Amino acid sequence: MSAALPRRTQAERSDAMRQRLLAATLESLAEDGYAGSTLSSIVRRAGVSRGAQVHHYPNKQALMLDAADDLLRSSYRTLGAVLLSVADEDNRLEMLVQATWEQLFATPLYRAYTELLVASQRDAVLAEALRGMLLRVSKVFEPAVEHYFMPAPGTRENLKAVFLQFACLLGGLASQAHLLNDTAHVAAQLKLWTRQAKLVMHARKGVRTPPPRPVEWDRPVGV
Amino acid sequence: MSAALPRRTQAERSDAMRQRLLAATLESLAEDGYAGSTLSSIVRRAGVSRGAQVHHYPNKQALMLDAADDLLRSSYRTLGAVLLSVADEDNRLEMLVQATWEQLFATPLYRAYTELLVASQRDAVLAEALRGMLLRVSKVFEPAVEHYFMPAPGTRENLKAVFLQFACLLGGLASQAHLLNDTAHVAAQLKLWTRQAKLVMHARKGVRTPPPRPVEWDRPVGV
DNA sequence: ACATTTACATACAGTCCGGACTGTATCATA
DNA sequence: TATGATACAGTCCGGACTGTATGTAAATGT
Repeated sequence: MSAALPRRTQAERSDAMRQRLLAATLESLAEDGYAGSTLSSIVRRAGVSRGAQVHHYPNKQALMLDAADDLLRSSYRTLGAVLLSVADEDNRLEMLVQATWEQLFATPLYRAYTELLVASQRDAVLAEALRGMLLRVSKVFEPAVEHYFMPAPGTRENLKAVFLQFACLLGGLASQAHLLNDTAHVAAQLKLWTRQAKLVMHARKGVRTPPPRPVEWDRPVGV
Repeated sequence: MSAALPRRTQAERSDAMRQRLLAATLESLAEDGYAGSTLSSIVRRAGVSRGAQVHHYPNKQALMLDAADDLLRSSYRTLGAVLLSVADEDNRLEMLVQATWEQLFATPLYRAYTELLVASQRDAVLAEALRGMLLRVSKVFEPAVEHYFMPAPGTRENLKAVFLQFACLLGGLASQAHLLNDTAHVAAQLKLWTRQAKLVMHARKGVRTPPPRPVEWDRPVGV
């Protein structure tokens, strides 16, 4: 009720407001879809006024672009946590597969990403933004792959391609998961891919250090 | 202008009109997305009046459901043609992979499917319809798999699961293809999967007959 | 302390969508 | 050919959404 926080700097107010708007936007994307994520519904969900939104984001596209950036950045953090969590695991690949699915793809955040991805098919600006963000994610993920895994002896398979395959597989799986009434299919697919991947790659022994992590990621991007 | 076809039975008129509407709907889904596929735009694209649409489809959902049915039926026909085209090929798997990608997933029709799939996340009726249709497609595809391929000697991999993986992979690939400015990635992924699949399955020798094909498919579904 | 900028709030204008509603032409049938 | 059913055409209306314009409070700089 009363002014519990009477003194707040402008930057604090702006950041807090932007954060509420972005969180509400991603929630709305996951629940109501891209077209269903109307500005009115977003500000209602965020519990702020229409004017606040229009002050920070001049139009819908600007809000969506920032939400996409926030989404990718957040996903990157989750991915980093996942990668760290398998640092000294014995059955590293299984853990990585399972954790990636549970914490990255089988989440509302990925549903939001799907909405943005589909929308980007008709929004060149959004597509370009997603492209750049994915590029940055892969720039982090690929060294981590090399850090943790190596081609199986006698094989020359490209590990990055194998993990890109994994990403596509998980994406396709997540997109159709709501149609499968049997969740066992998903588990079976994860196991199947794990089995195949083990034919071409091995976990490096004794790796307990985290993979390289560029510090500039967590900085906001200038627009 | 003049009555070139002065005598048309009611059923003919209805079928022709419905066909124009469905074709326009699928085009619109692929080009403008689900939310962008407004009834006005669809009838404009089909070159028919608003009243014609409302006569045949009482509301938007009914039109979309019928369009989904038409889409799946059409995809089935394409799939059947693809399966036939690899009947007596030597490198059957490569051909199947390539043809499936080119004729099924890298098409506007699949983009339309993606739109319906995403929309079905928030439309239980549409989801149920898609579920049933996919079930019918798989009921045809799976015998074809068994008809053409067999597990590699010494392996006990589930071929249906491997092809389901293929479908998920292609789906994920198609969804993000517009973000990749390098089409070589797609080709590399197709080759990668082919290589992996060959580890667990072989093409049956001497199979020149087409796979079993249930006749009831091409019949319209009663609503 | 005061002017100025920033942050937020409210009201409004223009557009568009989906469904309903009414009217007209074509077909089926007896 | 008369009569009812079917196919199609055009229009209107309530609601919703986006962008804008204007007003107020809070924070900042001098």
